[in-house]
Amino acid sequence: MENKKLKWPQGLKKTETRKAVISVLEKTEKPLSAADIFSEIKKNGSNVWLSTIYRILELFVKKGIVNKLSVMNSEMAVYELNQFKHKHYAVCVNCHKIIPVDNCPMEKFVPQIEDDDFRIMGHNLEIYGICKDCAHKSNKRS
Amino acid sequence: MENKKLKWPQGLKKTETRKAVISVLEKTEKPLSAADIFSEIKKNGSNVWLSTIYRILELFVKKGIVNKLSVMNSEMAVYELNQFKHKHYAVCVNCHKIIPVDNCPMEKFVPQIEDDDFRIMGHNLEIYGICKDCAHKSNKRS
DNA sequence: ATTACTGCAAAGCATTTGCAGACTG
DNA sequence: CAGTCTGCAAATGCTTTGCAGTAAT
Repeated sequence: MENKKLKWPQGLKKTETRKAVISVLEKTEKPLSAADIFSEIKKNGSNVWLSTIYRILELFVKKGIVNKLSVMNSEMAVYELNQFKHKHYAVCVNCHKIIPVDNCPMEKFVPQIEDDDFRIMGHNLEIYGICKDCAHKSNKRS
Repeated sequence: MENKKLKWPQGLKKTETRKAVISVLEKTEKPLSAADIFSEIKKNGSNVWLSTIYRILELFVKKGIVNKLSVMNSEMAVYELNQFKHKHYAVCVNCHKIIPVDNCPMEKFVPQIEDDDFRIMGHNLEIYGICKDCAHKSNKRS
């Protein structure tokens, strides 16, 4: 519904490819790899190069408008817009599908590390298991 | 204190290198990368090759005696013995030090994904922040 | 006009794979 | 002895980097 407008980071030129990267990330509900974004942009006929996507993503991460995540069982890093919403993902160990989880177990959690020892800035949680589709497939002995 | 004896997986030959990998993993309290394990074993004068370490680790993961984790901000995967103890890690965003955390926020947590949608098998939590050493360093304006 | 950006090519680095000889059971 | 392992080399795949031309401000 409400399409929150992203503030363009100061000092960054507004090029076609950069706008395209943001646009792709705005349209997806799950994190995408550089290659995903690359092929999505190529669909529109643009002459983009993968290294450019990597450079743009790296820059966006540095500017804080994109988060870089590494998902287990996957060699490729994935990226998402930093919506400043707290989010976690469930990952299917079979098909590697990524499913967003909205509530967070850390909200009321105080880890047993003292403030003196470690100043906690954030966390990263990943739930793994079998998604509905894969569960069904393995039930039917085909 | 109690040095729990690891049951050797059936069907796997007990070679020097494999025993050395287990031994290195038994001696450490934090997850190690393949390269870490490799150089640790080389110290003892063995003529090992990195690809062998990777092959052994992959095998151990498949047999369930080793866990493979990917830690953010690090390109290299790390490995730990599967002690069947529930464990998480805090990672310093500055020096990348890894600190074990013993309690777990997931114990009493029920995520908002139904059993029908996703059968949860486990999870992976990573806390990030600044460790004591790095906090002290940045306080002193040197 | 300046300087940042990108197409493109090539390098870099962790990890994987192929093969033949070595070792375990 | 047979089949599994490993040393070794080379390949693979994601990501980074260098450079010169192009585009944004």
